[in-house]
Amino acid sequence: MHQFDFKDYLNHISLDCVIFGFHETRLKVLLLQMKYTKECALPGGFVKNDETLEAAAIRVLNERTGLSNIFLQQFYVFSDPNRSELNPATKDLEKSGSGKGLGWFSQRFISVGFYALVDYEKVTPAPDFFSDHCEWKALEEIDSLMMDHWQILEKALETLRLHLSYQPIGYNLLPEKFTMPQLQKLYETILGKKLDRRNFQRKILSYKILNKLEERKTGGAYKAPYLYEFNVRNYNRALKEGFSGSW
Amino acid sequence: MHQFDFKDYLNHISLDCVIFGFHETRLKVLLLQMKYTKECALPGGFVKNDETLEAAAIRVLNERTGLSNIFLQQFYVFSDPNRSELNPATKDLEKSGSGKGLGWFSQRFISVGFYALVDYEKVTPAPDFFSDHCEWKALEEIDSLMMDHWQILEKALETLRLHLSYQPIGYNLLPEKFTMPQLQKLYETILGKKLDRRNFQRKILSYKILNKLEERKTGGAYKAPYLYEFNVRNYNRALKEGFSGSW
DNA sequence: AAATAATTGTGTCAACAAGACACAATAATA
DNA sequence: TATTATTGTGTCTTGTTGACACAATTATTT
Repeated sequence: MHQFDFKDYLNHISLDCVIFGFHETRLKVLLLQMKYTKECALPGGFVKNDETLEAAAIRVLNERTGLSNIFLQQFYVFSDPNRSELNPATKDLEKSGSGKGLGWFSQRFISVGFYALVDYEKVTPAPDFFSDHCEWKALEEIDSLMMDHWQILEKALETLRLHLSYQPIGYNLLPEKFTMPQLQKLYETILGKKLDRRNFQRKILSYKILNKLEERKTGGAYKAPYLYEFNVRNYNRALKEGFSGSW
Repeated sequence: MHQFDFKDYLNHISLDCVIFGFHETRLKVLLLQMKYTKECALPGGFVKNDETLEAAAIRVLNERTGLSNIFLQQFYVFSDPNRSELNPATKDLEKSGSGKGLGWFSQRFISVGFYALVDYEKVTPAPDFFSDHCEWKALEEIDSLMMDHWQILEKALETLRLHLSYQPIGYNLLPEKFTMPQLQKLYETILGKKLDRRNFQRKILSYKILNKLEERKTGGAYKAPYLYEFNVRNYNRALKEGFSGSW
């Protein structure tokens, strides 16, 4: 974004990323805080003349998190003609003196929403040109988002919940090795409801996407739970073929 | 499309519609045949400066089918930078003499895919500016489509199958009154596999989205099947809330 | 060292859903 | 009137989901 040249980017098209992480039993989202208006925003970006949407999303994801190889998925296109009207980026540009590009940023944008699932621990949040902070926020902590970003976030969450019922989730969202309770809490957090421990285990194991490891995960004031890892081969097959059941 | 003025439309953004109809136990798609190259294409269009994507899609749908009030749903965005390269519309423009707008049509387009479900009988197919035919084709009859339209069609079908497992389908795709075997054949056609008659009936009835009517549907050389209609109230509720099971 | 607190590992039973399957009834046609 | 095609309907089996309890283990407290 440093050497941003409008001519390198397509007009009217943007993308916004809902980056989900999981930390301390809470689902978090990576948010930016705008420099001048101090509003919160989803990380977003634009599409270069010679780039797919996905490549642009990967680029944005990489800039904000430091990660490559991120699981991401487009989920909806937001095209209300008035959605760009209140774009604080333009205010930021005004106040920053450098009025350059003001016209470009105040054009109408149709935005493609992506959601991404990342390992919270591995992310190094980095703000973009318009923002001075980039940080994780638990869903409950978010009070307001700029433009239609709240709507985008809700749609992302809805889609994620839906996907949960026909494909595996967790790889890229949990550390390499994890415990069954951890995985369960991830599911509970995404779904927003409690699940029975034994039934959850039975069901998730029936998918054959987990490898059980030797005990460990010592440290808690309780019986040491087994560690698991994803069986990448089966996991990817399940991603393609999908399950059927629902939670 | 007659008084098409580029200035009224957003650059770089297009949409393509996969319009599904159901006729004689086959799933059909409404296709255009290009005037000059004779290639087949999905109906598509562009987005006016002051229009949502959905409004643009409704406009296109209405122009091609004569229908308003169509069930439609965006399902994916196709953004390969090279996808527009072989756009036959430009060839059509060249050959038509009127080279006007050639530059505009040969720009890169990112296309949002919509699928629509319509009542086959109610459609009056109408070609657009670039095409000389607009007609239904059964999926098996389609041999080739221009650009990436085959990919778009496949993705639409995949999405439709997925949606089938968590929401009701059939309203807008069947006539007002229909028989259980008709509905079942619709499901079988979309899913591409046979279903057990009795189990299908049990399951679909359990959703409470059908009203059973008095006998009739005479005409076949066999026992007259009951007619059903959708219970619009419950149908719409189910659309929102979704089912869980799978077929 | 022993008791305590927290949390894990595991299995059964009941309720429900899904899959397999067969025969009587009826509308048109021969 | 018999035939043909197809509908309407119900049961049994099998698999899946949901509810539920107790013994084992780890760190912490006493």
